[in-house]
Amino acid sequence: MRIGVLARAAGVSVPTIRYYESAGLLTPPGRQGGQRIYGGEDLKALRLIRHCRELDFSIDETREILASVQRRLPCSETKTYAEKHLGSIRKKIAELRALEATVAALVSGCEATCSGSAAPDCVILQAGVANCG
Amino acid sequence: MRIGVLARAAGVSVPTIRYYESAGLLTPPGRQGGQRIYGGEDLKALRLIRHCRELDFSIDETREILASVQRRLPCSETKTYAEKHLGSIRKKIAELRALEATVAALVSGCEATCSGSAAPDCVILQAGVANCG
DNA sequence: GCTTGAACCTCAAGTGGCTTGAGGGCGTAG
DNA sequence: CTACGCCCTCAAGCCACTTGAGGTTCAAGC
Repeated sequence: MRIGVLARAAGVSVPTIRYYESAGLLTPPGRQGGQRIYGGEDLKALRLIRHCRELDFSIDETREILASVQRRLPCSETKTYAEKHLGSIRKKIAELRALEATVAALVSGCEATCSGSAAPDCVILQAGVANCG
Repeated sequence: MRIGVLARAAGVSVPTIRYYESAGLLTPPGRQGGQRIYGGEDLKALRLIRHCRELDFSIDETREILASVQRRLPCSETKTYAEKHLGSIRKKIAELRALEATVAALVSGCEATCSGSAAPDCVILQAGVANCG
């Protein structure tokens, strides 16, 4: 299987596969006339990589997951990565919700303060540089 | 005011200020003996930049907001940026919540399937390469 | 006047996870 | 033998900075 076939089979671009190889996720395959030739195991590994990446694991985390799979460690270890990852997802959600509240308050505050009159302070630009109206 | 004083006054690092200048957010100040000398307006501008960045506006958005402030446009235009930004924040929250649900389901599915027995398929590694137990 | 040390300068490279582009080699069909 | 598609490597670009190297300027103490 040449790299283009592998790419289509896994739904990734060709440069992405070469990038994964350079990043140490895919082991360098054999070559024929300088061209990479892949087997079924490579496709399995690539699909697992895509699975991890779609779950938003980082490249480093994905490499660790791959390593533990290849060392045939019990999945309890992989579950630990997933749990840690879940924690960081939840943290990011909390941050974004706080940000959402802040920006929403600015928008509605601007509407209340500035609409219809030449209000001196627009809450959006608390630096005090804004010219409201 | 030299760059270090400005940095402390605005709560940013010195290289960040030089980066903002190179990115076209801060106008290049005058120099004395090759060193940048800032005034009060620069501090105001830098504080507005930090305000925008803390609200997670991109550099490009921040540059547009600064420009509209400096052209003394009504804040209704700035409010438009904020509303657009609010939309993208909410979209990202929705994506992360979907991701959270997926990863949480994987973790609890692994607990249900794999704990105590040598389960053949761990849901976390759907590629089928996992060795559960 | 001299020395020290902090603060300043420019330029380059690193971060993450790829994508895009330049410039050339290989394989196969007509 | 030519044309075309696929492949190769290497370098740069994205974002918003941070870090580091190597050199200059400023302010204070002696």
